[in-house]
Amino acid sequence: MQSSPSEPPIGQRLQQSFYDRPTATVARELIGMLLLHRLHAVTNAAVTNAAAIDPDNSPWLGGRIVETEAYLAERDLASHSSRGLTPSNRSMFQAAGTFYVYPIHAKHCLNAVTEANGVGAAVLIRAIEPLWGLSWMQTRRGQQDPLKLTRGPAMLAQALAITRDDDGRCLVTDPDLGIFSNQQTKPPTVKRTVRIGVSKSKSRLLRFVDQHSKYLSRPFSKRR
DNA sequence: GCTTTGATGCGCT
DNA sequence: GCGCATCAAAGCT
Repeated sequence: MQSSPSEPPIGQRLQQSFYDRPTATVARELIGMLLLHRLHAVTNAAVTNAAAIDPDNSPWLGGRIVETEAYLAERDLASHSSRGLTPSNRSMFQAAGTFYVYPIHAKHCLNAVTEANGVGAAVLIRAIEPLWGLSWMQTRRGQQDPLKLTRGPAMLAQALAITRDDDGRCLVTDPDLGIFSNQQTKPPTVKRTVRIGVSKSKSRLLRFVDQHSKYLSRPFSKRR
């Protein structure tokens, strides 16, 4: 039943050429796309109750991206790449379409690497509208309210069962992880604001939101 | 080795 | 709206 996601209609998987463009452009265009992760009963250690999963019925978890932030390669002190390549941020310097997962405040954040190999830029996915695997995500989050399931980067990582072990996977080729175009919904109204929780380069308008989504980590406001 | 910081979220007021 | 638990990384010493 759930071995392949069915709603809303999934379009094409985003290819490397989508990610290999200016980071703010990628961040803006990711709004409305579909992020999906398939749990594996045997291989995914993040599943707390692996025995309960039918291997022939691996659930897809995910939904529609409603909030992103761009972290640039140059003149962006909030970006992890601003201090150069280190062992912990190496994924951010890999090819466009690489999945960069890093720990912060004892939690995790999910990014899609952008631009050319070695540059060091990425888009943080901050929130989605949960659509697939709702009951799995509710269990993982210990939270029934769909509005509080994936509303923020750390909540999203917990709901989708993504950990640092998933750092470095490829969003373009991994059969169980990717971002897909959304063929059905009308294009969202995208607004830009300042990024959340950053203390450096804080005035730059590099956060992108679907203005009318109920699933944002913070509502859009006209104040910058 | 030690200290500070941080792309957070929750609970309480 | 504010305080704070929590911990990995980085930068000192």
